[in-house]
Amino acid sequence: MADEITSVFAALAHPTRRQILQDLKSGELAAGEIAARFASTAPTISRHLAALRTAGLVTERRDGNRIFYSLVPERLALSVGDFLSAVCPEQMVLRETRKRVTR
Amino acid sequence: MADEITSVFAALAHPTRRQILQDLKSGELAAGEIAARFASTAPTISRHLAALRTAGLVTERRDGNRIFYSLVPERLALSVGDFLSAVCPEQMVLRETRKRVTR
DNA sequence: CCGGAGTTTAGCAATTTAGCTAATAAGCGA
DNA sequence: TCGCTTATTAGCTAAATTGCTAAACTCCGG
Repeated sequence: MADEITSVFAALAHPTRRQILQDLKSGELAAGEIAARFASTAPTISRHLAALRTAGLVTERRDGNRIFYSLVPERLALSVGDFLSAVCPEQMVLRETRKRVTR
Repeated sequence: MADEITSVFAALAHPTRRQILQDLKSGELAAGEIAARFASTAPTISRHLAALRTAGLVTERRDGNRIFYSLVPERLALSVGDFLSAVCPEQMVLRETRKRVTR
């Protein structure tokens, strides 16, 4: 098994998977709704969703026929944020955050 | 060519490359000094360094025989931080940062 | 119970990645 | 220039990733 943080960054290394996360920011979506936003086939998107689930970046909820996926933002913020803080000078992480917040 | 942000996350998806970045936090290191810290061979580490350089996460400086590598923390903070802010709620990014700084 | 909608799993081909060893390049001191 | 040190590139193999199509599975309405 790849270690936890590795699975997170590996999941983020694909444009489609990053876009899925962004799409989920505004709320849960069914697998089919997600797939409809991309040119890839449903099975391909299903695999991307599995990668995100394995990384702990999304959770799934079954509702009858459909499976709704939701973002797990803490997972992203904690793992990525921790690494960022472990490598970048503290004030740089701070400055980046402030720039975003105050604009 | 993979787009910029993809190359960054792909570079971060390998434990050795993440460790290299952490090692460079305290200052520049020659390729050989870096390689000595890992069990892998020098050519393997050289390839990891090339991946980091392609992603813009490190720069190299030649000094005679040796090639010194340095961290480019802005690159990491900006690309990763931007994505984090694009996906996570703002207050979550802030809270994570504050937790790190105040502990 | 049948059929269709929604998803995932299986199986396959093409590409990329990661590691090694061997070979090459480049700098420097004697 | 020779030889040693430092580092990268070449060439190979094994394994992982990504995409597709086809098949399977689940749920529900009629």
